[in-house]
Amino acid sequence: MHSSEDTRQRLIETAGPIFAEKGFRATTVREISERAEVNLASINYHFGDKESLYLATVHHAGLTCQQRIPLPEWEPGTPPAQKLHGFITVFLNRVAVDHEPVWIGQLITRELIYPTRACEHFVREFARPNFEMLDQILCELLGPDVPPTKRQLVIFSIIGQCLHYRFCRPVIHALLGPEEFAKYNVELLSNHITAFTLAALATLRRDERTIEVPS
Amino acid sequence: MHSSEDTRQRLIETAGPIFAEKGFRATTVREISERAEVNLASINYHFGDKESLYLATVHHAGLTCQQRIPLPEWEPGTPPAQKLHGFITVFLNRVAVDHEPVWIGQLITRELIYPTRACEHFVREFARPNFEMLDQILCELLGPDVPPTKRQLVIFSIIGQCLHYRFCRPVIHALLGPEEFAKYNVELLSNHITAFTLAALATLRRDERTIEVPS
DNA sequence: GAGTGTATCAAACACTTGTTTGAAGTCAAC
DNA sequence: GTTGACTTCAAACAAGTGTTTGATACACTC
Repeated sequence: MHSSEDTRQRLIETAGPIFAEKGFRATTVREISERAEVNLASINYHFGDKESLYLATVHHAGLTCQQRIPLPEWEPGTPPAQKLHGFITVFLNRVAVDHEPVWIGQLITRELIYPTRACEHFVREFARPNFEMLDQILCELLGPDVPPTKRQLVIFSIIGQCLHYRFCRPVIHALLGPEEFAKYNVELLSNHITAFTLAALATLRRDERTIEVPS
Repeated sequence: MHSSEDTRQRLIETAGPIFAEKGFRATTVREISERAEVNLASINYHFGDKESLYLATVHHAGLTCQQRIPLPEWEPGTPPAQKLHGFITVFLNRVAVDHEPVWIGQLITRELIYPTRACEHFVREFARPNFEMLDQILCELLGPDVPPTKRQLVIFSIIGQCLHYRFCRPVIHALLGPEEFAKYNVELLSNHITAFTLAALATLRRDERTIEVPS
């Protein structure tokens, strides 16, 4: 007889990759219990039902993600451009590229696109902190005069660029071919997205000023 | 007795929204046949099996999308910045926002993220033409000296910004609240993404030149 | 060592799934 | 009117689904 916690943990870590690959619906409790080498009834015994196991798995994914790749903390006085680069690198590592364990990023993005009942918890614990950290960085970059609506659009432009390499990974692979695709590591993408964004902000900030203080 | 083509068409148009909302696996042939008001066996009779109906639905979605919102054609001499704005507007209308009929964009993006056997056809007929049109516009915008790898990254930055409003729609809604979210129409998004991209390209082009022709 | 709470196990259960079947209906051609 | 090809229909089928059950095995307490 094993401890209850052992079996729970083994079920979660076995179910994670399967849920991430196939989604909740297409995953069967039989496959999970066989791969975890536990009895079929264990899932219901320890979690109640399949959905509760799924929610526990998503929760575990979020926690593990934040532990393994924490949001950076900066010394006071760190230039905001450097902060932006740090944030984008962390974000790409977290969800956009295949960081070990692979399934965590996959499961999180699955929840992003087709939210289940885990959604509220997810926005609160995951999306919102990222959103606000980016907003803070943009405040420093753009100054206080830029309206919040504009900052929001810029935030989504940044996140959108990062997530694209997760969502459309199969299509990108098909478009570029395997050898070109292999070059796309975190560093390359992070440098590009940071440079692209900073370049855009530089021009936007200049335009913003010319609008506010016309010639 | 109805004509064979009538029933086929009705099945496709009924199945489309359901597949788009729930995905292939979670959609049942019983729901489709009931909503289409045809007999349960009709799906197998007319399409062979459920998967063939799905493939036909995806195919129909792609065709409808290209017919209703065709890629723009421009007079010779049209400034590339204007082309870029036109392209982004079309792309947002096609997949990113809820253009009627809603399910077409949803189904297409579903296929983008979790490609099924319809994927190859999809890249060839849909993704590749968009990719090459954007590449052409960027050639005009950036000049011939910018390496293809750089153009690819810019393309993905543009597409990523657009698709984000489709993929992360629920999260964006949760982050902003309904009243702020309601402001996000195609025009606003298209203007922002175009301005953001052109601003970035302006700076990148300048840097590219300074690197190539140092002081 | 009997008793107790807990975890595991094989088997069965109730239900849903996609698919098949054979009869019945429908329309056009002859 | 009969034939024949095509379509629809209700019913059944076989396989797979999540869940429940009652028995069994284990570790610990008294």
